[in-house]
Amino acid sequence: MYGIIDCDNCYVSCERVFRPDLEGVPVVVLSNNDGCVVARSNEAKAMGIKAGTPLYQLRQLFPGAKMAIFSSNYELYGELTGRVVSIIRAEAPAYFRYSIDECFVYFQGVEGIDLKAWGEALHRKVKRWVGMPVSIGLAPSKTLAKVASHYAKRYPGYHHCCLIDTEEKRIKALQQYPVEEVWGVGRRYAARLAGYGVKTAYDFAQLHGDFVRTALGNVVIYRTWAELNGQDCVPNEEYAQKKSICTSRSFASMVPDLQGLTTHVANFAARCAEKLRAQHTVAQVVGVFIHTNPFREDLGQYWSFEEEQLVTPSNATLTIVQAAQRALQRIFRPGYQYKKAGVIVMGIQGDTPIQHDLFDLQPGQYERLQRLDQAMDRINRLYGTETLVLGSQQYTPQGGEGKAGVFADAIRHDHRSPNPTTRWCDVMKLK
DNA sequence: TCTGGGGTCCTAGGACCC
DNA sequence: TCTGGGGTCCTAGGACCC
Repeated sequence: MYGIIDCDNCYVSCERVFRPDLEGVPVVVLSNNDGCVVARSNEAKAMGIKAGTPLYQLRQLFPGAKMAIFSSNYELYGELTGRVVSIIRAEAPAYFRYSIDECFVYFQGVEGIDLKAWGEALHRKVKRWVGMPVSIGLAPSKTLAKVASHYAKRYPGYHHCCLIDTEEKRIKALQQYPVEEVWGVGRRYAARLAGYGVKTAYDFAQLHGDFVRTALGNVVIYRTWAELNGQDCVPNEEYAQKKSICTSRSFASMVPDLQGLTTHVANFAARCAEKLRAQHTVAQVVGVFIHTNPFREDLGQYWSFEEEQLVTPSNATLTIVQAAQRALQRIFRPGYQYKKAGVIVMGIQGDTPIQHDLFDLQPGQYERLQRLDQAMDRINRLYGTETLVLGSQQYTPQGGEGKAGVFADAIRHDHRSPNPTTRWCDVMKLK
């Protein structure tokens, strides 16, 4: 049996942990740069606010509406969801984290657990210890567990935990479940399935397996079909190590000059290096992309990507930043208004041992950079992200003190909440 | 004026090897 | 006239997820 535990309206629930006055009030959380709605409370959903609505449209569509609006605050969300995972780790025989707000658990070879009671108890503990509401779906496959979790969220009678453990419950659950909501069935497949008269998850599960395999022509969708029929097919991903890492942002205002872009790219590259070190890996390739604002059809458009191979794979901030800046110089074209840039690191491998290049001209350099990064990571962990950065990450001051970092003012976050769990100074900001 | 930021996997086709 | 059988690697495009 599998369980999926996911945080209800995750980002909204994180914001409410330190703002209990917002219980029962419509709350939305915005994407980076305060672009569009990415999370909604149940009250906001009931008002008809759609996911993905741009902020300026939200204000046009719901003028004067009473609602709380937050910029996204991933530092806070990462911390609180990490606490949820630490409880799951203690309560489940085996688990793996699937996303920021979801965790799978499994009970292979475990006998005699009352799963329904287990799930209900987990909900209570997480709510009490972290303040986060979670829902638990339990079933013989991960896809069915996802279906169960949907019912756990919607019907209070389930006490936040729904268990599908009989054929009768499976059929009943699938018959009331639209096929496009099934995990693994996106818009494209849903449209094709509709052409065959398939409306519910049950209709889909009732198709012949050979037909799914040949007419839809893909082993992935076939696996989803088999999972709905109770077979366990989707592999567990216990030790997932990212194969590529990307840090990119849109800017509050457009950036025309190489100097401005260079600072942004330095910050994105530095974040990529940090993420590489956090998962104990190095990268062989550093890529950079820049583009103009596609919504501004009145302006000239330009998009480009360039990558650079490192002589020796690395996770050193200085090395990754310098490679990214060289790549940027090759693609930068003057005369455009740039709206977004990003850094991608690829060719990722474990950091022990590293295969050094035979003709590396600076032997010993790697170890020195490693010690530098270890010291910087430690300081930033103790005193807050981006307390200490490279000079190239510092934005040029304009009549004031220059700021640095991915979270500097160049990226809009007008409604950001404090970080009382990771920054001492923010404890004072609590209401 | 204002429109996000991450990821994964599969398949087909081309180029190449013996 | 008749022209095999077995691979690998890379890339682009398409689909999905949160």
